[in-house]
Amino acid sequence: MKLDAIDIRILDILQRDAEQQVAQIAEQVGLSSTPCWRRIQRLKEAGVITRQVALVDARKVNVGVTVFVSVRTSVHTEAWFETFKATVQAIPEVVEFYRMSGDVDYLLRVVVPDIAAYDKVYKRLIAGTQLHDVSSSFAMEELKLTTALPLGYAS
Amino acid sequence: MKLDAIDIRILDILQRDAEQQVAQIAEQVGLSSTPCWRRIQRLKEAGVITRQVALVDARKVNVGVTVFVSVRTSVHTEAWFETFKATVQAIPEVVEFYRMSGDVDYLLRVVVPDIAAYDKVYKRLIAGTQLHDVSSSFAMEELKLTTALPLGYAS
DNA sequence: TGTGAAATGGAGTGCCT
DNA sequence: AGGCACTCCATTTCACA
Repeated sequence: MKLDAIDIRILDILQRDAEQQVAQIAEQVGLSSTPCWRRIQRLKEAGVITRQVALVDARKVNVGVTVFVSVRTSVHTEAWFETFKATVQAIPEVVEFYRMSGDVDYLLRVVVPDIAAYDKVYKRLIAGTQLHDVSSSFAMEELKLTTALPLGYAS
Repeated sequence: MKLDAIDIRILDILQRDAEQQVAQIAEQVGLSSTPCWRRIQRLKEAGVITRQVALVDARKVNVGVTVFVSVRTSVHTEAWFETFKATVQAIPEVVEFYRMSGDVDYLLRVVVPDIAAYDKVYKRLIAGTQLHDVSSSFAMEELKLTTALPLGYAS
């Protein structure tokens, strides 16, 4: 889908605050409500906007601790991968999960209340499949965490 | 703030899809619209729900490449940290930024269109402050990425 | 594509239980 | 705390440029 400058401005507004009403957004981008509304619909239909969610304060729901888990494996079969993928995706504490290039095979971001809770997740992780090496790093401070993507490359 | 089982169910619904109307959520949690609406307001006022945002498809805005950047530093002064923090936070391609325990001092998640674009971000990063070691790992596949926090620890 | 007005339907309010 | 009835206003639709 082709995105013009106004679409990008609309996206930028919505990915920071989706509660604003259409008329307010329209004003900011110099449009009246209807065309602005049509553009938003178009962005949703095209899948540029995938969905709209409420962001929850991690500490207020008692998951203030973030752990990054690096996983190395020795097995490299398709069947192993499918099992591992399903195991990890089913763990709600895992909020990010990537297959990586380089010396680490997989990287996970896990959120938990404390180290004891992390240990349970860790055990669930290694119980599912055979892993060669698992290394955990704890985040001491969250300096930036945003769902707003940079829009400067869009076209 | 104390969260009961109904609050948690409401949070769980909203952090997956905030576009549902109050009446629909109310039905799912076995309440009528008004008390459900009041609970949602209370969750917002208490800061449990921080905000509501539109999620954008990274590939559709041309930032389909994710890079994790591990930073080690030799300088450990407060002034250095403040400069570094401000430099990194100002880079829109950096969507996550943590101070870590262990051998890596900082971890960044960066989203860019391609490796060439990453190189520019990398240069911007090292131009800002003195860094001892910067190591980049590319994500080959995004297996899970969610803004929905696990709600099993909330109370 | 954009504008303006009209209709629709959900959010927000007050009051009662 | 929850439910019901009502008001109000933003969203959505429609006719037109």
